[in-house]
Amino acid sequence: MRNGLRNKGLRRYDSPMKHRPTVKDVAKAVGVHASTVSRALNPEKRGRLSDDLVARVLAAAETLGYRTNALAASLRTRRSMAVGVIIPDITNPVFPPILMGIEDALRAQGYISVVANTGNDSERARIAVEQLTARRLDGLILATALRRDPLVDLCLARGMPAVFVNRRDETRRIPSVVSDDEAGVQLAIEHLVALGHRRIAHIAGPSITSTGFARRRGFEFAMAEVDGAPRPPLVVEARTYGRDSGHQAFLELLALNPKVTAIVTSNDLLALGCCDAMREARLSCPADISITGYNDMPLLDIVTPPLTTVRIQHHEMGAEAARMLIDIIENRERRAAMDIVLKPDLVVRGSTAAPRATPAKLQLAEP
Amino acid sequence: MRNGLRNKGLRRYDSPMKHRPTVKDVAKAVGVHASTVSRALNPEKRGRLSDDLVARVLAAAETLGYRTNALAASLRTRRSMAVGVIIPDITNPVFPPILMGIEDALRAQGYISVVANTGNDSERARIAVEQLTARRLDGLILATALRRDPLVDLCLARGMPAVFVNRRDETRRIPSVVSDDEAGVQLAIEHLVALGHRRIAHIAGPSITSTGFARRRGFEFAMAEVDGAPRPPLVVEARTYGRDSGHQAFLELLALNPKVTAIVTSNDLLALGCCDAMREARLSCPADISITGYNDMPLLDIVTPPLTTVRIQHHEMGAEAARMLIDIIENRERRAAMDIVLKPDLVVRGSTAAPRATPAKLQLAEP
DNA sequence: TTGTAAGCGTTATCAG
DNA sequence: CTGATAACGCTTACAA
Repeated sequence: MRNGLRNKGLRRYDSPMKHRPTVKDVAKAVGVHASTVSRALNPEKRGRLSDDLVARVLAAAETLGYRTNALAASLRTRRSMAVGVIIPDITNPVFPPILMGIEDALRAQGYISVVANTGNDSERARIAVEQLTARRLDGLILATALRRDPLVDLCLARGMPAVFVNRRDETRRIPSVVSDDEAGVQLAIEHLVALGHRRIAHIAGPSITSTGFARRRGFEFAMAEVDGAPRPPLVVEARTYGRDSGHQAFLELLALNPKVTAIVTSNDLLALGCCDAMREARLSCPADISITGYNDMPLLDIVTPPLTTVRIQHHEMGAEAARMLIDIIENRERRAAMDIVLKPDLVVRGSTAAPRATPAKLQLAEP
Repeated sequence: MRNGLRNKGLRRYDSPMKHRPTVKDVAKAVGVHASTVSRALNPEKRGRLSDDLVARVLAAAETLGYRTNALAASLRTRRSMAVGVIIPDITNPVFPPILMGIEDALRAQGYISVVANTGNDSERARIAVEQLTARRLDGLILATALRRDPLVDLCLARGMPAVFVNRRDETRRIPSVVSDDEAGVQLAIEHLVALGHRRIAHIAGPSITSTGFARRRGFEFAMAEVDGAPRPPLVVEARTYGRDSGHQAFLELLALNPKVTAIVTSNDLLALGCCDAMREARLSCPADISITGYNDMPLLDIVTPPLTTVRIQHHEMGAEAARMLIDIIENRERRAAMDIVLKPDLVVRGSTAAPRATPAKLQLAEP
């Protein structure tokens, strides 16, 4: 992809494309030089021009329908006032609110965002970084979730300002804004323990993702403090963050230890997958097994059962990341912390309850 | 917003920004002229160069880490190989799959997308069009849902190629890719009629949106054919497409006519809002009233009750729109139709059933 | 206060 | 086949 712009060769689009007026046109109309027009149009340096001239330029620009060509301006100033956002999968309901937060914060400072989906494909992620770099964006916000990511080296090599959102770079070379995953899992565990659960298991997200890894670590860490908890801690890792994977992981977990009374999952979809599996096995949630999710995605309040989950501050996370990136781009004194960690909340709904006095028979129904 | 690029003035970012190698650098390294490098890098016109030279240029570019500056190339060629996508609310689960379809189709042809959220704010939509135009994107895909939209005039005035997705311009000046909303509503009605329903009502989306309007028209049209249906047709318009609005509209509808046995809604969230209201009123869905949604958003299979809904081809819709736009941009012979209409499907789940023999008492529970 | 001239990096055009 | 030149539209030292 050295030459994305000409991949498909040059296409004719010399159709009725109107001549867009340029500074020169405006200059001619007013009878001044183009550079004067440029100055008059720039609020920052309008000051040194006569008010009358400025007014005339503005008027002429208006009537001609002049719009500045951002391409040319960026080429000259080396600033595009645009930042790229790299997202694994916009279809995953975690990301839209983060994106909104990013956009809101960017807009407040006059920036726009260019988002690229990578479909969880690291090659596409690489291409996205290359493309956005080629377009000379001012910085990048990375929401991809890998724990070790070659994108870090790429950004560093290209001298591209970057910030992680919803994940942390393990090599700590790029600042990040994350939610406290250890704390979130701990909230879920405390809740379950208070209800009387001890045989609590974890269905972890893929360990290559930073969230999957952190939440699992949080689980193991917190469970070490729980008296009467299984040793070693019961953990099954799901292949992906999808509902199917949750379903499958649930079956594996039950095969491993049929006596669990509660499951803390790494993600709402995994939790819903567990519920699917329980329905098939004619088990009841929460009567037989309590389940917690993670993220508090939309509609969890009306699924059956309504899912107890950990809510994270998606919008705020995105907004903070954007502000941090702009600080870096504009060389403002960087905030004290290289990383911002937001606090999660527990949302208690119907999928958690006290365990049965007598453990249920946890046998799968005949197929 | 005449000068988006300098809104906040010029910022210093002359920090350790590496010198990015240019064609000149490569040219110097190889000992040829910059224009030769440009040609060697362009697969289209590489042909006329000696293989040896091309190889040397490629090698030099590689070792220097040359990346073409897309800004400069776009300025010169007047083609950015990027198209803008304007979306009302990325948080609405209808849009991510459409966006995926768009991105997939664009990528297949070497284009990238720049998406802008407008938050259902027409002023922000206008600004978005201006900004994307300023950046000289090659075209626009509009997913905003208004029936009469000043954006149309704006695009036309700016000579910006544009296509609508999921909506149609009433003035028919811009091509569109939509799902057949009349047919979709008809599917829902046929299903309900087959179950034995006659007193079928409609909760319409906002009539300023093209989808809300079309589905309502479809409802009125199809109900006119149903013997024993209420005359005039029972319709309540929701303020927005949100769950709250569905809740509220349900109450209005019941006040209007307490004997309805089925409700066709214009959108899944409206349907879920109806379910919320029914739960509060201790009414049972589908026993007391059957409900259908529209769009088949994720998780509808596990909400209570699982929602019968109309599925539309989101991904395909986006992909078609992107292909159509590229056809226009590249002046290919335009497809025969200015509009593409995709067929929806009915997905039958648990929220629809035969009406009770005796109509339920549809009184709201005491507050 | 305004004009001049140069340059951002690329590519089209015209020579040779 | 390759080189020189100019131009895309804008901004900004530097001059006046």
